[in-house]
Amino acid sequence: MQQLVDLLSGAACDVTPRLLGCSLRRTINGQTILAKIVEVEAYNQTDAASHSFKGKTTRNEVMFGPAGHLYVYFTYGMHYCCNIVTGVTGEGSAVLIRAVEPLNGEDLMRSLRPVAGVQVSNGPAKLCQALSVDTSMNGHDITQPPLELILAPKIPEDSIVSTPRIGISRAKDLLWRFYIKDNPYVTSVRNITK
DNA sequence: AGCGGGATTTTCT
DNA sequence: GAAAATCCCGCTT
Repeated sequence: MQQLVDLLSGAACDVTPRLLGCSLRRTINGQTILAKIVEVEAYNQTDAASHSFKGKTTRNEVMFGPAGHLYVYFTYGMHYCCNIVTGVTGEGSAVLIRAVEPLNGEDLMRSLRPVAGVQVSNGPAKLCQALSVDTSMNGHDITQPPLELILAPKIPEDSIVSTPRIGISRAKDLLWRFYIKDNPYVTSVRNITK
């Protein structure tokens, strides 16, 4: 597990693509969900689009803590988004998990978020609903149940795509959104119900 | 298939 | 009091 913390302690823009292909293991009432991370975005303190840009507040204080913890925030009046804190203590950086692919426990995910096809988990607020993540998980240590990050071997460079981030108005020139090429669960503008 | 607007509440100015 | 790291629905093309 120290390996995991070492990895996450690097700069957000370096750590972020390494999380692609890793998995989240969520345990709910003795049932387990395993979901592969397929899309992520990097945020750090020198970034005008980041919650941590203007310094520490009660909302974002977890971002300034040690790597390997969860930063969950509520937005748009109805949505939760889930981040993994990176970098060293005091730095204020994190990785936003934007999309995951169900590997195990897909039935449970669909009972938490009853929709068809890829829409169970192809967006940051969607996967939070499908994994039952809310602000009560804010600050959770992701080396411990009921939500753990499982490390995976580095995936090939040529299957990683980088683009500008989504849903922000500042620092649009940074290519800090990364996703796994051709994965169906990656965020799309509009989804086909199939 | 694409665009536009409403929902709804926490947080910060 | 305004904006927000979003999603969903309905109308138009």
